[in-house]
Amino acid sequence: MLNYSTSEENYIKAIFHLQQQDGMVTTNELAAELNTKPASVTDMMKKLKVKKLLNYQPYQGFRLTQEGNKVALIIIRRHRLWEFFLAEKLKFTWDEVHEVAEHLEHVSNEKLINKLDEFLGFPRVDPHGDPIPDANGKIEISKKICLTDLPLNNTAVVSNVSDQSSEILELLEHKNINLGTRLEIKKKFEFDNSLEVRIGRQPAFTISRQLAENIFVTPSASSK
Amino acid sequence: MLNYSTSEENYIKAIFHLQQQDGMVTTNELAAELNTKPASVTDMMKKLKVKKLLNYQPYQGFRLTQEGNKVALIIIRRHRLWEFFLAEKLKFTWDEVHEVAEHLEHVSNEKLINKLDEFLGFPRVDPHGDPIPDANGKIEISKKICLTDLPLNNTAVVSNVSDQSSEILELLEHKNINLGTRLEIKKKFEFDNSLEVRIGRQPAFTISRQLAENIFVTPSASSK
DNA sequence: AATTTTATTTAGCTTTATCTAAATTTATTT
DNA sequence: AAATAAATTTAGATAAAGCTAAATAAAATT
Repeated sequence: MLNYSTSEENYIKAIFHLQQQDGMVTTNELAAELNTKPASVTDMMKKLKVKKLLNYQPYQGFRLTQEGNKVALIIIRRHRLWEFFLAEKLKFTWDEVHEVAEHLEHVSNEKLINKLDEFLGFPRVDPHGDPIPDANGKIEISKKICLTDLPLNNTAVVSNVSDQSSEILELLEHKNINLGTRLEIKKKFEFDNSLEVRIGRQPAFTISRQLAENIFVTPSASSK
Repeated sequence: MLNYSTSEENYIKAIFHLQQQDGMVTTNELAAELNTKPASVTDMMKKLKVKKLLNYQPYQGFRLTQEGNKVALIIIRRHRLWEFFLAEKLKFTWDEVHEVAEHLEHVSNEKLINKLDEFLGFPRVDPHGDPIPDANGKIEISKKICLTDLPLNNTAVVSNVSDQSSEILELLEHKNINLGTRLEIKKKFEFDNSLEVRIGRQPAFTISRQLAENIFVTPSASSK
């Protein structure tokens, strides 16, 4: 049924991610994202248009069709389920899972993915806190905000970390911040935009602006 | 380190299997095995020779070099570990695992495979009873014989089934024969070469020549 | 030993996914 | 509104992996 080449799948996924932010995606943008040349992008855009995955008029940028979005969500589902498997079952660290999942995601077998999903207990989010689409491609969108935008004294749960380097992982582990950690901001310092953060009843500590910008949280329902 | 295309890997694996029986592998043989044309085989043989995976002189047939064998065993290791995973963890049936593993085996990441091995508890054989090479490519060779060659009244353990169709699986399940089942032959019928088989103390039953030819067993150490 | 058959290889073409360099369109400045 | 700059597309090449048809080598027969 669903049968696209690895290359096509990578383009589809990249367009999906870029259009979340920009709406319309441009040739140069996509070329940069995929470490390829604009000419190669144009070629592929023609192919994907023929396959009706893409709305594309020359020089006008592009975005996925309904069908294209569906395909993208299936690929993202595969990717995130494998990431979860690698972290949870094979004990890969957070920063290692992405690269391996980049390869596993292209194994296209619906039964495999659905059985994997079941085996893993139908997880809702991957190890980075990104939501995993279900078998129908439905994805939970939780209202996440950047930690820098969380109002003082409102608790929130860490739901996502955008940077995926081992450096940030090391720092977060040291500060004992994980996905699911509930925290609140006690003070914001104007001088360097660092934040005074508290987890539960533990003593508060400081984190840099740089780190805070990479942490996304879901504010608690009872925001006063 | 190890980085071959999916196509190259499929050729290497096929040559490895064919040379187990024939010693020297021929162009037509390999073409038939891979559902491809002899001309395509010749092309690939030249490539693999340049990469020093193959001993090959035009018109003389070919076999893998030391290095080629090593690569083949790594691919077979991946394949059989994934098969084990699919059967054991995802509850795929016996006849379904091969096809899916054909794709997963090409994801080349040493750490992934070694962690998978560990997660699975370092299994020695795949769901068909074929031995799984260890991380160094070492493979256990047990002296297997065809059930038709097992002497009367000697017990043996079912270690391999060569056919992998769902039809044979259905039949074996019905007769309650699995990998690891210990059985013995009580009688051989000349007329149709059917066999009277007994499992433990249960009443004996008959299996056809056709079925027996696809069952391989390891004779028990204490063969009198 | 010559001929026929079979197996293998070579030559040339196709498709997919790249690329570079040139051409063209759109956007930005003056 | 030209002119320049930037973005995009087209044209033409390349490499991988396959194919068909023709050529050649090896094996089998007469």
